[in-house]
Amino acid sequence: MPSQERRERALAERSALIVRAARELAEADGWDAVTTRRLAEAVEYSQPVLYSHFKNMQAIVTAVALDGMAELAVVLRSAREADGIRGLADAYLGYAEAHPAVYAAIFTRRTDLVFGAAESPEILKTTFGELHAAVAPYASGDAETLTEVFWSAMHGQATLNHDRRLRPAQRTDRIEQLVRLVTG
Amino acid sequence: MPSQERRERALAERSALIVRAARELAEADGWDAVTTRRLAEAVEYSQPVLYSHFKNMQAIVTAVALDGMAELAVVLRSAREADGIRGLADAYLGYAEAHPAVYAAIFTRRTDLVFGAAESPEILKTTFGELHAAVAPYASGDAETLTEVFWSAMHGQATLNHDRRLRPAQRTDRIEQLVRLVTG
DNA sequence: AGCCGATGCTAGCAGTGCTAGACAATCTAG
DNA sequence: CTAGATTGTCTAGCACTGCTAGCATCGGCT
Repeated sequence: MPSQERRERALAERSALIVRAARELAEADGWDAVTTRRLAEAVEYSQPVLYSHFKNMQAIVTAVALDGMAELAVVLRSAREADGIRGLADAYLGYAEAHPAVYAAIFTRRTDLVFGAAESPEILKTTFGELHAAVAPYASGDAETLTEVFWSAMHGQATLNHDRRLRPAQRTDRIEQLVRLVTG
Repeated sequence: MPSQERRERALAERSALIVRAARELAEADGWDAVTTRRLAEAVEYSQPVLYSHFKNMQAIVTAVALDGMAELAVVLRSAREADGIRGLADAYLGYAEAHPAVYAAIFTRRTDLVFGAAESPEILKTTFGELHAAVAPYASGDAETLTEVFWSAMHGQATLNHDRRLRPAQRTDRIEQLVRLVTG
């Protein structure tokens, strides 16, 4: 019965549509604007349809986060291969700035994502691995911990940039200073 | 007419009561649990009373944030005077961990606080001044920017710690590594 | 004493996430 | 080709949110 497959394909496609719509809505008007009603309207279905695809609203945010994480991993990888840690830092903060809602979904909104554990999605480890690869050459002792320190430092700049709590004009200076601190 | 003064004193006291209750509720059950109804019940008044003291819920969060900011400034000052930048970093992350809701009110929740501008509350500048004083001795170039980099790095650790996205066991190692990066 | 403004209440609005239950469309089987 | 079961989708509604209009009541002032 190939009809079953067709139905499943249609469902998967609509799931993707929902995630895409959520992401676009969030980037356009912020996550507060992503309500079940508005999201349902965007995909031209009624609200309950969302719940046949996702357990709840948080699960939709998580889906956006996972998509974004994969995107970020690719961006970081090519930046690192081209420009080492300096390129990676620039790419990381560039991504956070270009896709603030996605970045928030990944790192600042409450999700059910579990970091740094066995059951973490593979993609989380991949992304962390990119950071690790960029930092490792400059680590004298524990490279894992230095990676966490470096990641935290970039994350801090990303969020404080976004909330307008740092001077915008010094943005690149801050990246440069951070990279210099790590590379010595 | 001294009755006016008495009334004003009573009002100010109740404002403080509301802020205190909001903080306690937030620390106990998280900011999501701080609703107007619950908060009103905690201070034993009806919801509309809150609005005669504060413009809206956000203003209450801001009040908690300003209180916390003053507290944090004091903590940072004595830690810095005793132990320099190492003591300050430890105190900063200690405060974020001991008072997560207050820290969130100050730095991660949307407030109407404006950082780094002329109209910023004096206390924000005071706190930033503490960081600056701790960092300045180790700055070769622009100390302001290095302060922002250092602050961001600590803020990143604070938030990622809180969201359980860093390995708990390495907490002190991360602080130590960060301080070493700055002090060279 | 009587007015009158300040104060705090009840009730209600529009919006939220989420769900129950009715209905329609589709597939399966005789 | 039709009857029945299954699947899909919708309307309506619940309990909650922040916030406000409008009424009662209580206090101080003349």
